[in-house]
Amino acid sequence: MKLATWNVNSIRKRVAQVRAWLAREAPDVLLLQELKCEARDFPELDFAALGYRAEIVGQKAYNGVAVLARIPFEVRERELPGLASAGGDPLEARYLEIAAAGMVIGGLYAPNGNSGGVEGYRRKLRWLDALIAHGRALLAADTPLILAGDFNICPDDDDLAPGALAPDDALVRPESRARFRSLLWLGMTDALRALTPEGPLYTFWDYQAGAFAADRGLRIDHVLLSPTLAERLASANVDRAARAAEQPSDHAPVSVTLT
DNA sequence: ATGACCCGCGCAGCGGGA
Repeated sequence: MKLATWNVNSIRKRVAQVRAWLAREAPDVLLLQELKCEARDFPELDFAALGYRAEIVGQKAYNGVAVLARIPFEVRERELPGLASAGGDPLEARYLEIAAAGMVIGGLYAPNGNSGGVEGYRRKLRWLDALIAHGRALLAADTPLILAGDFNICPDDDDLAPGALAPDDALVRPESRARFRSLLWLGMTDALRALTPEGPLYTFWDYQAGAFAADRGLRIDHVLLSPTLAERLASANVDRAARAAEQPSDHAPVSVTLT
């Protein structure tokens, strides 16, 4: 079982790259973020030709998440449960949850939290709180669970190049990092860190100022595994080659394989 | 060489990204 997550920064701009990556890597499931289009504009047929069925939660210009899978699956949720009652905005296309291969897989795009001032940051934290509550409920029922996507959190200092972000950036603020730790304390395993416990590990490099060439990156795309799935973890990789391609997304794909 | 990102939207330049 191979699962990957990729923030593509506009799916319509990235069809060729995603197609090439699917052909080369052949994941069973690929979670996509930042589609930046409505579902009807998602280039579904380009991926169907490679054997992938798509489910899309889209919105005009911003956000947007999708699943591409070549194994059977069914959709469980098209928005983050509990978010509306927690004061969040469920109209933002940020969560899509499926059941596949005996697992529940939540593909997510958490709010960045740097725009919209104090309220924008609060919205980010509320969104993450709803994710934690949802994860807690699933784990309480012993559901084999993967939560993966763009969390917009650098969990630790090894997860960003020195000086890549201001100390008060929403991606590294203590409240954001505490939310990530809460997910781990539920019993989830950070797949990349489980296999590379220390040292720099990045999944995003800014387009500006030669950040990729200088390896000034951030690790904000994560794959979290519930206990029984963590025991099956065989590999976890960041595909930097995809970031080095022509007209790349600013994020690289992250993939894991489970035995 | 005195500036150096990339999206969508929509046709200028702005908001958002991270």
